[in-house]
Amino acid sequence: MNQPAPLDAVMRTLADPTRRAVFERVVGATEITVGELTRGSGVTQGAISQHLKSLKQAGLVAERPEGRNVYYRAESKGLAPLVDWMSHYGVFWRERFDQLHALLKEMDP
Amino acid sequence: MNQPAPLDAVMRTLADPTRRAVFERVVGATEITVGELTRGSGVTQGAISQHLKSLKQAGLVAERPEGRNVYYRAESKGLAPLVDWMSHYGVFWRERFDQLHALLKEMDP
DNA sequence: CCAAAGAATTAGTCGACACTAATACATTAG
DNA sequence: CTAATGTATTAGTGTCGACTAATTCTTTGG
Repeated sequence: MNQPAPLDAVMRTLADPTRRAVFERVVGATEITVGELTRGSGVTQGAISQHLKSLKQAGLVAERPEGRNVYYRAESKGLAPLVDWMSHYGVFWRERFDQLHALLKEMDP
Repeated sequence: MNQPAPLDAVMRTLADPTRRAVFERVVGATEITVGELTRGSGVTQGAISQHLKSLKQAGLVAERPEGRNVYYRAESKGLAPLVDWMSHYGVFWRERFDQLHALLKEMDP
């Protein structure tokens, strides 16, 4: 009766503006460290770490530790639950999403 | 520096599972009353009214009062901010969303 | 006209969570 | 080795919001 639960995590995680901004910066960069993300974020390094933890648990980002730095990158399929949900409840976009999905299935082996 | 604000409202509104479920039921039905939505929702009529208020303010639903009933329906362009955001930050889906956007522009006069 | 039904609003409660400050842990530089 | 740097974690605080119970308002049925 419910969606996979992943959707819940994705929605809840992206609902917070600060955390969404972090995600957007991660997406914008190929790879980015916690320190860089902290700069100009307006919040503490600890807060950024916590947000990254949430994003990771939601499957939206992945990490690559290197020395004393940790590089974060966007998880390519992280938004899939959201895409799936929109394909079901997108109203107005639904038929078009369905067409898109069919199209993507062909394009993606 | 920020996204249109509407995105914030849409995200925050759809983040709550109960409210999202309400939205899904509204989408599923052509039109539906508060009473029907309350039935089987697990929460009070007052709570449903509050959720509908949020959904309305986020531009996700519209109302049509008729007698002592109020019929709610999905607002077709309500999810547009979310679609736009995903077209920017959808990673992996981005190119495909861009194609979709171009496609929609043609289809929609 | 009165009672009942449908919906919105209010005040109040409780839990979730975003944040800070402080600390702990690991790694690199000198 | 020692100090400094980068990140994660912890406890504690304050705010926000989801919910209920109760009330109000409107409309309809008898």
